[in-house]
Amino acid sequence: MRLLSRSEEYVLLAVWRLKGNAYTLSILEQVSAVTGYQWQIGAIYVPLEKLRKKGYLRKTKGDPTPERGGRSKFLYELTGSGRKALKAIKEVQETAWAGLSKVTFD
Amino acid sequence: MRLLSRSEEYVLLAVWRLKGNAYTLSILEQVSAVTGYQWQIGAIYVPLEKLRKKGYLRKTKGDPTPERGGRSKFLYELTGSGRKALKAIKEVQETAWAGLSKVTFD
DNA sequence: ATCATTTGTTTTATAATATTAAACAAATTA
DNA sequence: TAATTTGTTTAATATTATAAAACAAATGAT
Repeated sequence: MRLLSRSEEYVLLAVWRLKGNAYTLSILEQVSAVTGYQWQIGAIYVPLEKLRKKGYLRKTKGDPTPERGGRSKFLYELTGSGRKALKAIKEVQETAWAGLSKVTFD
Repeated sequence: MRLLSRSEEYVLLAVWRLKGNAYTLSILEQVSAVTGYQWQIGAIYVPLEKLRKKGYLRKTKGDPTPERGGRSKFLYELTGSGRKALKAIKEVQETAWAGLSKVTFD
């Protein structure tokens, strides 16, 4: 048995949030924003491709955008099993933290 | 910058939950229960010692219990910075998942 | 007493992930 | 067509995760 690794979780979650506009760089920004520190591009791309190989993500070629350097992107979207995996890790996470409210730490 | 790894998070959390009775085997059981699958002892002990070296946990020798084989245990408890680290990862986790209710996945 | 069993800790080897940095590629503007 | 920008991919290294086994101390039975 194996849970999603932490980077897989955050990448998958970012793809989910970015619905329709999830590509390597937008995911990089999303994950960096959420975690509060700057990730490197390989720290996104590597788990991204791993998730694709596992069948949790689908990769499609998008159109180029008409802006300086704006080349065509590879967009990622969750598959059904990707959604299931996210759901599963969310449940484990909630179980792990259940009952430990903010107050507990004071 | 570096977040807690997932095993560090679960181990730290288990120590917190087990207040006063956190030792390698009880943590093993707690983490296995929470995640829903059986962890191996090394998967607990290794991060446990890592957390101690980082100053997130304090390790003390406990008393033997009067039961078959019940030798004296090494008990772990969170330090102040251990609590801070847990709090920090909890906040990142909540930010990452904020707004994605159960409904979102259906 | 001593041997098997139980509870518990520690080490080690290997596989998988994380992290950093750089290379590669396509489009845009000057 | 050269410099710049956006974007993808690879590669090298460090850190974590995982499994299995070794080590140690206490108990209970003989």
